[in-house]
Amino acid sequence: MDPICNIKKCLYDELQQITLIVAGHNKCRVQTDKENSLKLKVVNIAKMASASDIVFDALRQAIIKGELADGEPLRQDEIASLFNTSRIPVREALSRLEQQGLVRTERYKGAFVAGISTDEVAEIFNFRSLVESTVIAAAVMKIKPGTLAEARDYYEIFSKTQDPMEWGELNRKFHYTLYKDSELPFHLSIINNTLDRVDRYLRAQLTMTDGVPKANKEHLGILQACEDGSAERAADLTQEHILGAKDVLIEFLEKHRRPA
Amino acid sequence: MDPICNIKKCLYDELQQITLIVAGHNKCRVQTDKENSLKLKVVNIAKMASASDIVFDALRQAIIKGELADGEPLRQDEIASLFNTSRIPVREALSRLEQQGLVRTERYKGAFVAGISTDEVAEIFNFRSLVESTVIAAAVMKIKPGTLAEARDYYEIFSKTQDPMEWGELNRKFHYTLYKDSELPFHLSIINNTLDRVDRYLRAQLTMTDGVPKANKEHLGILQACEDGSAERAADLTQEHILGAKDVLIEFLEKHRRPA
DNA sequence: ATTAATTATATTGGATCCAATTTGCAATAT
DNA sequence: ATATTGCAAATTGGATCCAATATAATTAAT
Repeated sequence: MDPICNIKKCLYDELQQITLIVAGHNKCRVQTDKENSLKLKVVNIAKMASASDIVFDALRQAIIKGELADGEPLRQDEIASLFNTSRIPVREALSRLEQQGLVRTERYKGAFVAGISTDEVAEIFNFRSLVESTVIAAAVMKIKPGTLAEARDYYEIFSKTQDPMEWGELNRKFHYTLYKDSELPFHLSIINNTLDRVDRYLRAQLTMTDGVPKANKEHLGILQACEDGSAERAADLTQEHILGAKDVLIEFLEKHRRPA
Repeated sequence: MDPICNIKKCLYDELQQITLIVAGHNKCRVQTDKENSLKLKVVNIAKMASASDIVFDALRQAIIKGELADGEPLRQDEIASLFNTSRIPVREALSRLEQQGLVRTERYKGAFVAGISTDEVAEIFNFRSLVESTVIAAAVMKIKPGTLAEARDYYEIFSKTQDPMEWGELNRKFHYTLYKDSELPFHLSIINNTLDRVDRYLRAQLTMTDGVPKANKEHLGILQACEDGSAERAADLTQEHILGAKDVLIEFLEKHRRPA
């Protein structure tokens, strides 16, 4: 139980650099120093996820992947027993999800998966086209060598993969790869939160109407613009890509969705 | 205790429309119907704030007004006794604030007011100029008659008021008034969250360097563009206004702030 | 005297318990 | 039959308690 004893034991086992978990919580990197004495150095501490973090991530994933239907109630007891915790971490997770807009709660009634109207979907896509085109333009200027290769990899996999469940994930990774060199962390986090709100509809539309070939073609255009170092073209194509996706998605939703 | 008894009692007291609180919670509007019989109608139900909502709002206000300094620890016990609650609602409020980026938490160490670097401030202002200019352009097209008068009121008060504490509030209200007719709720909520992150720095700069005359002049320009129905000019001026404010603020921060 | 080890205290994370509220259902009255 | 009332189950909001961890203070060791 004592963390120091734990470390000593590990150090006697392996006298080089090791990674261990102290008392089951903080992850520490431990090294012997140059004289090989048993001094320890905490090189890197990674925050271990709390129960509420785990619940939050799991629910978030389930919602954005569309595994939980819009409006579905999220019972605290149910979720708590699912994760073998009490309701306290569940409630914290739910209140965070509400803050992000993925969940809607009513006092004494509980939390529900927050569906969004077609109008809101349209608005969000307009927002995306505005922000993402700006970000990709900024990214192209300082794009790193490995990034283009990485993006091309995602592009290739995206065009080849048959599993519809992976399309959403790959699509997102492709775009994010091209955005991340912009070094605009605030913009990136906004983009991520925004995508969370519409990802499940996008996934549904991609799989049910086979929007992959079109998306794929447009991805190639964006990728080539980045490879050419043309920020303006990358921005324009990104804008078109998103606004085009909006139209397809709206049409899809109006057909497949009973008005809420 | 019984809500029905409560309502009956109120109805015998006053036979016209009344507002009452049932069992201390939901607020209901109650009316007699046309025959003046004692039937009740729940006209409007307003969700009563939970303890966690109250704590959330109060902490949020304290942070964005700058009453709590960056990095200041937010002790659960302290806050709980301040609001006469247990730590549970406090923790929910803190996790929501963290999700919004106003608070940073470290496991087993607690929550702290999340300060942001000068780079982040700059990035956020660039983001604001992008989004807010777009929104004001959309708003100008469908601006309602009362809105212009309302905005002009805020402009007048802003130019006259002497209390530095009110400047931040009035500045925000002025802009929000001009944005709200855009009917873009998603954009508006993003703008609000974004402003929350930088509002306290803006307030500090406004009061300490007397940036009011400049802001005021620019507000007038924006207002006139809206009155003229010129979406493009309103957007351009908004962009200039925000980017100009960014430069002043950055300079201010670099002078008055020890590097974190 | 300085460094390491130990203890004590403060603080957070989580579990369990209780109170307030909603909701569905049965019973009653009109 | 229909509307109203009363009651019970389900569910959430919050309080209190305990465990895990971090930090400060103290003691021991060299």
